[in-house]
Amino acid sequence: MSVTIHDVAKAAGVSAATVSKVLNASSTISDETAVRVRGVMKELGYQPNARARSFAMKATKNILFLMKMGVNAAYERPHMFEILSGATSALDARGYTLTLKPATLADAPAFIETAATQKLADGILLHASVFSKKAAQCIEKTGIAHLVIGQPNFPCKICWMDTDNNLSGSIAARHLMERGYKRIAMIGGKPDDMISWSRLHGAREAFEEAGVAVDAARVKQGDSTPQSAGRMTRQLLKPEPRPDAILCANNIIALGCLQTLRGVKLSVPQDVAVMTFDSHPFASLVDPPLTVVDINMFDMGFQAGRFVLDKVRKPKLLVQVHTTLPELVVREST
Amino acid sequence: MSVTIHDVAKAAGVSAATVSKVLNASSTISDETAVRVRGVMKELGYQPNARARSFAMKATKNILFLMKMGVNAAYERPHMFEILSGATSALDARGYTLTLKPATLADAPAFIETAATQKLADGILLHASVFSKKAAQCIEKTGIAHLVIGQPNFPCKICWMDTDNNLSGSIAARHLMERGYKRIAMIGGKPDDMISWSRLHGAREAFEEAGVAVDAARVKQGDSTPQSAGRMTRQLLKPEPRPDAILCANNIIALGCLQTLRGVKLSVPQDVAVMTFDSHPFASLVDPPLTVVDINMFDMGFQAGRFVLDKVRKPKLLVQVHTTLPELVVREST
DNA sequence: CTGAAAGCGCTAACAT
DNA sequence: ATGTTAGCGCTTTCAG
Repeated sequence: MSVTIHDVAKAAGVSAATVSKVLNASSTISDETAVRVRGVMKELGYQPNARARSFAMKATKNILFLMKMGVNAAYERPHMFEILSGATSALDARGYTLTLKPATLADAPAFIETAATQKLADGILLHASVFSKKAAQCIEKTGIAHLVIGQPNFPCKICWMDTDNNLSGSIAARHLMERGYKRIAMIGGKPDDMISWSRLHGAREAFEEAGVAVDAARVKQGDSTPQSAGRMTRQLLKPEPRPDAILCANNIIALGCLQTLRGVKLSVPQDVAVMTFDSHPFASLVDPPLTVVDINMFDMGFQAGRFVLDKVRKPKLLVQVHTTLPELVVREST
Repeated sequence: MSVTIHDVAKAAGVSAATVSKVLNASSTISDETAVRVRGVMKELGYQPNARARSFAMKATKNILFLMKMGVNAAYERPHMFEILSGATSALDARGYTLTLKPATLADAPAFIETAATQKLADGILLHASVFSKKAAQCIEKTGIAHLVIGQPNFPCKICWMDTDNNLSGSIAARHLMERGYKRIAMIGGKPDDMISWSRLHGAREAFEEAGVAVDAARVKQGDSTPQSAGRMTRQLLKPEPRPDAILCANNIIALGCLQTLRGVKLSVPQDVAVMTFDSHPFASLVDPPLTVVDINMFDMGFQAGRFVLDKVRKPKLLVQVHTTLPELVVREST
């Protein structure tokens, strides 16, 4: 059996309550005994039993992270894991742990409920991809401390945070205008890809505000594969005059675009500039390295970690913010 | 206050002990009362308090996962996260949770000790990159159920699992020979990159066994950046006759190689074949898509999850295995 | 087959 | 400033 609080108490000639108090840095303990007790703890190699503590205190010092997880998730959605890293770091720094729970849109609500009633964690962090109206109801009903990472696509009283994709788009637009590009084209992802949509929407607004017209015929939507991006690029190139800059909604689209451009012997950025969003997986590795508007996903996760902790301290807090500013990274494609 | 075991007991007209027994599917309970009690549990919406349970049972149903985590980790080491996904899935399927702990080579031993004495988890999973002799000592001393993911670079009695990189290399070699390539070149990573080393070593052995000589002048070592891979490629191309196949130790090297080949107007695979390992981040997206020997990292993680659970059941088990067979994926670069 | 009783190791009033 | 006393909610002998 390992050494308990009573062993320490006995060895130090005090009561268990006293030991508990020095453990929790209570102010009502004399320096003298505190030092002595701490000495005995060292000597005996005493380590408080985390399970007993969390039971007695009704606090786990643990946060649950709900996200989709499956084969290839780390390759296809590295951002999610970067966010996870950030959140874990933030929690770790404040003495909290993070436990992972694979979830889907369908089973997340049930799990939120379980987490709350079984008191598995002091709070939950969940990615927007597993968040639904039902999940929102569970959160409200149980009153569990929470934060959704990614803006919900319906209005609610739930706490969330997200980066501002509209802003990212406008930053991209401004850069393109500064460089003097006039005939702007865009390639987006699927219609229901909100991120893609917001980025291009933000860009279009910025262009319009500045009086630079974006020809609707130069705005294409594919399905975020290199193949489809290649097709869109070829369509974009046909009518004269061809665009002098193509803004791609994400890395994969940009890759297909770049390959097609190379295939028709157009050089980047001399003949056509290419710009996109995010630094990963390969914006910096392709040839030429791509100019992007990047988001620090680790930082987003880190902030998410701090926000849930704020929520566990102040349950009434309502956080709905755009955070983690996008950042322009100029490389060689513009 | 939420509903406890006593509320259920009272409502069902039995003792708390009985409720506990139906909860744990004890065989000494009559079907009749079991059904009745379960009915009451449903009715009252009873959910056992996980904290109280783990305290009473001295078991957390939780496994700790120690790994390096920092900015860009998800982008630079996606494999680790894919393994994490697999492990989480395996544990989740068996009713265990996975808690993440950011660690370094230096602080891992201390944390292993804490985890064991504070009983934070029933077992630990740790990535080889945070495993050291000191960590091995802590594990042996505390006797905690564990599994190291990745073969330690020193002999020890610790449990580990890994994929067989030598075997991967030999599979690559066999494919290249089958395709009839004769003048084989190789580009490896840094000298201390064991994975790179094993892959190329395994390939070389397979070539030698088959009587295909690999000219030492055609084996280069860089530092796993596209730039260095580019330089190596140019060196490889200079002496006549030039190689007809280049085996790259990883994706990044292959990318640099490919870009350089394109730069000097050599076409792949007509002029030179290129082959590498792993499907990610971009082996399938570049032009031409690369033939690779791939490893299913999710599966590795999944197996790792099962192994630790085996260890928590049978602490004396010694697992040291090469698992998760490499798989040849032929695409267009060979 | 069921229940009473005794903890698991720690914290938190409340006395002193 | 310290100790006493009661639990936290569940499991687990051990009787009956």
